Amino acid sequence: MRNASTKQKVMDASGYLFFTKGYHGTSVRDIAGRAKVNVSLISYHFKNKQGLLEFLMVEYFEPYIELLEEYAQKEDSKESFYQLIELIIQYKKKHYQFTCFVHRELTLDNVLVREMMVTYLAKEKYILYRLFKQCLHGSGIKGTQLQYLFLQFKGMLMTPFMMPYDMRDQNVLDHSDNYFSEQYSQTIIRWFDHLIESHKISYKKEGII
Amino acid sequence: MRNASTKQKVMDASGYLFFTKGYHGTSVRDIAGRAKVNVSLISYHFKNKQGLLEFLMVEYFEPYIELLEEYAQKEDSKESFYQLIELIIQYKKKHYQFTCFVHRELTLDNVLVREMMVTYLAKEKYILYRLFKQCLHGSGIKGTQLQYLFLQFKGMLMTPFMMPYDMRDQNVLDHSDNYFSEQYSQTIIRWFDHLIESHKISYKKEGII
DNA sequence: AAAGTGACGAGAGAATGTTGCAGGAATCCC
DNA sequence: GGGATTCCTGCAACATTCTCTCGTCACTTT
Repeated sequence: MRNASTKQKVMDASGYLFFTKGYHGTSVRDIAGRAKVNVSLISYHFKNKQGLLEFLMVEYFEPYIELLEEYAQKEDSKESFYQLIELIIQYKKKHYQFTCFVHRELTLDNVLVREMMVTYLAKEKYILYRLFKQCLHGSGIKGTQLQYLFLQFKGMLMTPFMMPYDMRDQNVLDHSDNYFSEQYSQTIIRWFDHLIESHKISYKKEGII
Repeated sequence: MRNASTKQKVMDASGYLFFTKGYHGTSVRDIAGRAKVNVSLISYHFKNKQGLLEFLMVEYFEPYIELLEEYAQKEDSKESFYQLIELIIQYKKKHYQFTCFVHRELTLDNVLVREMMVTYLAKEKYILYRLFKQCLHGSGIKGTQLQYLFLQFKGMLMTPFMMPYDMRDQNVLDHSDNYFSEQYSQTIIRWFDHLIESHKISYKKEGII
C-alpha cells in the first residue's frame, strides 16, 4: 500500500515538474517537496535522478512502441495507417505533459536523454517510415521529396505538443476531451489525401503534355 | 579592440551553449570555458547569468519587433503581409540557434524568461493578429475559427525552429542558404491563399442553397 | 524472533552563481 | 613621459544548492 503510493507520487510530481521546468530546471528536492516524501526516497526507488527519468521514459515509450509494432504487422491499407495516426495522437494527448517534455528535451543536445531514447526513436522512425512509404506508394513521389514530406509528417505529429506556455490555455480547450484527437488527426489525414490526389493530377498533366 | 572581442566571444559561446544545452543546462563556467575568457568576466559585463540572457534577448528581439512595427504602419495589403512573412522567416533563420532557444524556453514555465519577454510577445501578437485579421477580412471567417487559424499560423512560423536534434542534419541542408526562407514562406502563403479561396467557395455554396 | 522492506533525517562531497582583490596590458588625456 | 582609465586575467573565497549515501527506525512478513 505504502510503496505504491509513494513511488507513484514521486512519478507524478517529477512528471509535472519536468514538464513545467525541464529536467535540468528541477531538483530532486523540488520533486520530493512536491510529492511530500523524503528526498532520499528518490535514490531509493530509482537510484538516480537520471534513473527516475529513465524509468518514466520506459514507462512512456513501451506502450507507444507496442502500439506501433502492432500496426506494423497488420495488412498494409491506407485505412489502417489512418487509424494508427489517430491512435498516436490519442496516446500523446493522453500523456500530454510527458509528451511535451519528451519533445522539448529532444531539441536539446543531451547525451543522457538521447542515449536512453535512441532505440525507441529508431524503431519509431523505421515503422512509421515504412507505413508512410507504402501508403504513398500509389502516387509516384520520388525519394528526396518523400523524405521531405516524411519530415513534415513527423512535424505534424508533434506540433500540438510543442505549444508555448502562453498559448496553452486556448489549446487546453481543444485538449479537454477526445474531440481534439479526432479533429487533429483528421487534419493530418486530409493533408495526406490532398497529397496523393494533387500528385496524381500533376502526374496526369505531365502525361498529357 | 579587446573588449568588443571578448564580450562578443562570451555572447557567441553562451548563445551556442544555451542552444544546445538550454539555459539551466549550462553553467557560467561552461560559457567562460568555451569563450576562453575568465569566469568573472561574465559578471563584469552582464552582472549576472540572467543579465547575460537578458542582454541576448534584447539584442535578438529589438530588431525583430522593429521589423514588425515597420510593417504595421504600411498600407494594408495582402502582398505586404506576405512579404512580412518571408522577412520573419528570414530573420529567424538568420539567428537560427537563438530562435530555437527562445522557442524552446517559451515552452517552459520559466518566470524569469517570461518576465523579460512579455512585452515583446505582446507586441508581436498584437501586430501579427491585426495584420492576420485584415488579410482574412475579405473572406467571412468568424471569431472562434479565426483565432484557431491564427494559432495554426503562429505554429507554422515556429515549427521549423523546433525540430528535434536528430532531424537537424537533414534540415540544415534546407537552412544552408536563402532557398529555405523563400520555399517555406511560400508554403505558408499557399496555405493562406487556399484558406481564403476554399472559404469563399463554401460561402457561395451556402448562398446557393 | 529474524529477515526484509519502505521511509526518514542528517550530512558528506561536489557543483553552481557570485563577489572580491591584486595585478597586467593597452589606451587616453594632460 | 606620466598618470588615470579601461578592459581583462587569475585566483580565491563565499554561500548556496545540488545529488547521493549512510545509519536508523517502523512496520510487515516469515
